[in-house]
Amino acid sequence: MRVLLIEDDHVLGAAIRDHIASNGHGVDWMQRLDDARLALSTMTYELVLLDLNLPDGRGLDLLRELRAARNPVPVIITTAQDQVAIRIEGLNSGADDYLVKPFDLSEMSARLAAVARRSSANPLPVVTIGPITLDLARKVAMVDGKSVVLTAREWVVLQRLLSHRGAIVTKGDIENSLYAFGAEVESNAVEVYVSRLRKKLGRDFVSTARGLGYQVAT
Amino acid sequence: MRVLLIEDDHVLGAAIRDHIASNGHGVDWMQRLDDARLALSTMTYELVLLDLNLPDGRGLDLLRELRAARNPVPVIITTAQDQVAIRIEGLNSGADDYLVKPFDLSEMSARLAAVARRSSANPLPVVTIGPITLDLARKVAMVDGKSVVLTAREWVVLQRLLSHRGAIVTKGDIENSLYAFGAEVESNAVEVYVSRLRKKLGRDFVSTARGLGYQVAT
DNA sequence: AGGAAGCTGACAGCAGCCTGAAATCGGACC
DNA sequence: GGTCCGATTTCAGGCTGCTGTCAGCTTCCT
Repeated sequence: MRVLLIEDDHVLGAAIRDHIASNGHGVDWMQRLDDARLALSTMTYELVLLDLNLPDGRGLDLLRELRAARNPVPVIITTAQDQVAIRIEGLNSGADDYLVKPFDLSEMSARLAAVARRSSANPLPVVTIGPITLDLARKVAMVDGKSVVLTAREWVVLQRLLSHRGAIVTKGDIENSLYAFGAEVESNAVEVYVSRLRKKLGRDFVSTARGLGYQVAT
Repeated sequence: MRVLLIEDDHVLGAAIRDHIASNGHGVDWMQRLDDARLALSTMTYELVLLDLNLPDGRGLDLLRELRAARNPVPVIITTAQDQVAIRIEGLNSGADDYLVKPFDLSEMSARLAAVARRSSANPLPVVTIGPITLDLARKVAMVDGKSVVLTAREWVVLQRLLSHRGAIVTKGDIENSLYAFGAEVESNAVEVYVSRLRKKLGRDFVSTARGLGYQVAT
């Protein structure tokens, strides 16, 4: 896997580069946004690790440019602890995940692997459960051959449940997927969405484990 | 996982407690250091979330006491935005991580999970005992290849028994896992749950050590 | 045998969940 | 900006089955 690292701090940058390289991946390390732009327009990367505090421009701009150009490369952003607002903005601008500085290098590796796996290795399969067919990539659902329209939030809940198919997923987990890093929701939103999914996909699609969470049968 | 939350702010405390609980963990919420001390000397926690701005003494003292007593329980401290010095002092005093107020609840969850994972190192294995398979993380149980549904409380008891597999676990221990500190139960609830587990998982799964407690064979 | 400890079926109560409906949000379009 | 409309979030009332309790029984030990 080839990773583009955009980080202006020399010490941290070198540490990250060495750590990723030691995991057997190729790393291009850019310290300025313009260099990164050039690299991105020349090469194809499977993952971008982007520091949002760069000296020569806002890293967010680069992210937005990528998404505006329909470049789907997975991007993980890094910010300082107290920059919650920037983090949220980053996720809304199309980042796939984030890391808060200072972070563990091993934790970073785990995130990298997770994001890469999520976006490339598994190209979101078509799932069939009884009479239900779900095309996660194309966001198309069918029940008994009839097309059913799901909303954005409903897909999020569904994806969370299916990514742990057979396991019991807690409401907190689902909530975290729904409201990644923005304002907290203080109501039974998850219950409502489960209810909607059941109405659309069938009552037995999701089972409730009282006090534990929800589960989609294997 | 059982978490001790030490936070004097009523609103924030309640919000944190509910959020952790919604992820399926047990939470004891103390608002004063003395209560927290008592709880820590009585129960075993897998994680402590400690506010450093408490009215009746410095939270740092509690942290130092814990480390002086060689208590390795992971501690995450929370401080206000501008208390950089205190934060550093906290980390030097043995804190595992810190959160800057105000923080996102979902971010807190992520930190909790990260710290807990880092310090436990064994991410809830799949246990096999004879014909029984228990997936603690996914909360899925099988007996002779057939799926068995366990309730929330039953998992708690099971987890307690398995975390000391081969050893004899006292009823008091199990009771402490089941019920929050202070909320005592006056009945044979533990016996009832052992009975229910036996009915679902098989009679010989748990053996009774009269006058001592219960035991799961190695 | 007698007593202490443990087991388990039954059941009321209530925490947790469901869901229809109302309020609010947010994007599209003029 | 203003208006519309569907999506999202909140709320409240109703329902369900988990939970704690107890009583009567069994098992173990002296």
